[in-house]
Amino acid sequence: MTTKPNPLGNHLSYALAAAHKTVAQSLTVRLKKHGIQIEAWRVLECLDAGTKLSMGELAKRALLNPPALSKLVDRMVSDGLVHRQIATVDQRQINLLLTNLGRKRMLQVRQDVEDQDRILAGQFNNDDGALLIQLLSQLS
Amino acid sequence: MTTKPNPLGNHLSYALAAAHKTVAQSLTVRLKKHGIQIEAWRVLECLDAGTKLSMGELAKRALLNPPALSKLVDRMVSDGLVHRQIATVDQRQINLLLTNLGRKRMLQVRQDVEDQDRILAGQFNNDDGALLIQLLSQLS
DNA sequence: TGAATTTGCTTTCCAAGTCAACTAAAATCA
DNA sequence: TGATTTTAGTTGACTTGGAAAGCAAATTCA
Repeated sequence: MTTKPNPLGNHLSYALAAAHKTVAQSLTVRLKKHGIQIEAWRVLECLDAGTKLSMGELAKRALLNPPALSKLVDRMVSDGLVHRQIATVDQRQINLLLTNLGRKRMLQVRQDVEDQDRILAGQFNNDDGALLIQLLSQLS
Repeated sequence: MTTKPNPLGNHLSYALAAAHKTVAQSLTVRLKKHGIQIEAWRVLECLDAGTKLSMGELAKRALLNPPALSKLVDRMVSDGLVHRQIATVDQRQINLLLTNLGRKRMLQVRQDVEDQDRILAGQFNNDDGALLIQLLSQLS
């Protein structure tokens, strides 16, 4: 419950940055014990949901620019979480796939993320948490 | 109005990251023509509001870690926007002050930021924009 | 068909952030 | 008072991210 009486607070961009920073920091702490980064978690989740995602599609969903994704995937490959597979239809495309370890790690991490989500939702009255998500999605 | 039908959308951390990315990107574009960074703008605004802010206090308000602020201030000093002044009470503390150029720049940038704020607010019904800010501030 | 353009992804180079170590001033206290 | 601890800020080594260039496969079209 830190006080933040500064005039920037009325700017949406500031309020967003502040909230994002707080949430991302605490999530980072949680994920640290799995040796994983928030962005890597998003990649794992996306791969679990959609089958055979290309790098381009994945970049959009995981909120990363192509070069950032490319480098992240390099690291995840060497960590044995995912592997690249050249698409058959289009030889330029890469289909990224979870390894068994990747899927296992994803399931473990998901627990922690859901814990955090519950804690965050608990900070709001009624279903203001859902309302917040709904409002946020109008911006993206 | 991009569709985003992925299951991550229900996670608050994801919704926040997505919204933050969108808003920060468009703000970055706006600020580029002033040759300034979002974080630098926050610093300028903080300095305008509070008189004689120390680095520590400023770091909190501008949402930066001390080392990041220190380096940002180095750049802002060489751009002639701010200057450091050793505090008299405590010789370890630095009071950061706006230069005339810094104040001028801040006022120019403020216009653009407020334009963007109006546009963002316009994307919501009634005063859902204010509601969003209010909900976000519960997280910080 | 084959030259030109577009597309998908990666690489390179540089800017910026983090963590941990460091310096120096202030505060504590024996 | 003088030794010890705490606090404020910076620095350095390392990691990560972004813009633009690069490469190769696919597409366009003359």
